[in-house]
Amino acid sequence: MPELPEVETTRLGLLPHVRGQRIERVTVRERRLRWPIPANFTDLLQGTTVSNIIRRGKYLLWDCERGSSAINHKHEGMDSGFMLSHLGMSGTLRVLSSATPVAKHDHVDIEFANKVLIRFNDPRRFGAMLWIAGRDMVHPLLDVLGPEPLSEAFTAQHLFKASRGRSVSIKEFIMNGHVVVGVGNIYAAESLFRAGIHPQRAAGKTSLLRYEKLVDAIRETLQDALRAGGTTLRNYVKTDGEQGYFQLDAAVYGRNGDACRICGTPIRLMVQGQRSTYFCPRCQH
DNA sequence: CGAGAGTCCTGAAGGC
DNA sequence: TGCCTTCAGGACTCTC
Repeated sequence: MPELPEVETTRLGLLPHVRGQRIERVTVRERRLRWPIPANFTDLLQGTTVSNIIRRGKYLLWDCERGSSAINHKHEGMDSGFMLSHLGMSGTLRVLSSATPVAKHDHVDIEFANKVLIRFNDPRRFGAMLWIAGRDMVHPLLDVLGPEPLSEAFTAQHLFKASRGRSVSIKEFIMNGHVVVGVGNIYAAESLFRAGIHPQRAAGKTSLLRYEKLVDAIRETLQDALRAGGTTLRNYVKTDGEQGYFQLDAAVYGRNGDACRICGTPIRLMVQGQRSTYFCPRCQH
């Protein structure tokens, strides 16, 4: 269940192994992900050099450059572009060595000139691997995204203005990627608790002052998780991606019936927008 | 346009 | 022990 901190940690774990490396071979065993992997995906990627990996929300954008000399005739006419990957619910991208045996749900392999193997495993297949042609990173999935929560563009003013006239609950509002990216179910609940805001409060009737608290809370919550994720980076090559949420010490998530750490009131569970929400009925208004 | 439900998928967990 | 049902969850896509 990767959210922004997990995706960013994945990016940082991958980067030193693939940056500046040429893709020698791509193997697709299962194309049926969130959307089908394009038929020419293998040809598009092979022979390119990954110059960087950029994160946008929970998407990773692999900058794949193709030299103009067109040494490989098979790929003549093909251009540079970005490989877009998303981990979905259950996806992992691991750094392995070439000969690692294939396991269940190992859908895609990307092998580099330095013998590094990046392997995408995704049991639930909610993840994605797509291609964005050209140098401009223009894609319908990216064009609609809200600001990065850790950027200066993410402000209380932005949330306040975007929420006017909206009747959705504040929790569903901040989980909407068009409003702000990277805030999933767990971090939404944790952030609202930290800000003292009831998850059912109407987004459109939430004051600027509350949004100021919420912006701070989201930043702090994500940064705490990123810090915890940093500790898993050291042995990233060995990790199987199952380390979960960095042993995040959740204040409310998954703690239904347990005592609130602030006031002792039992944490409550409810369903909002087909998602479970945990909150403290006394601390959050 | 916004709100709300539906959809994809597998593995884990719960009931009997 | 084992089968069956339910649920979880990101985020697009559909319907109204």
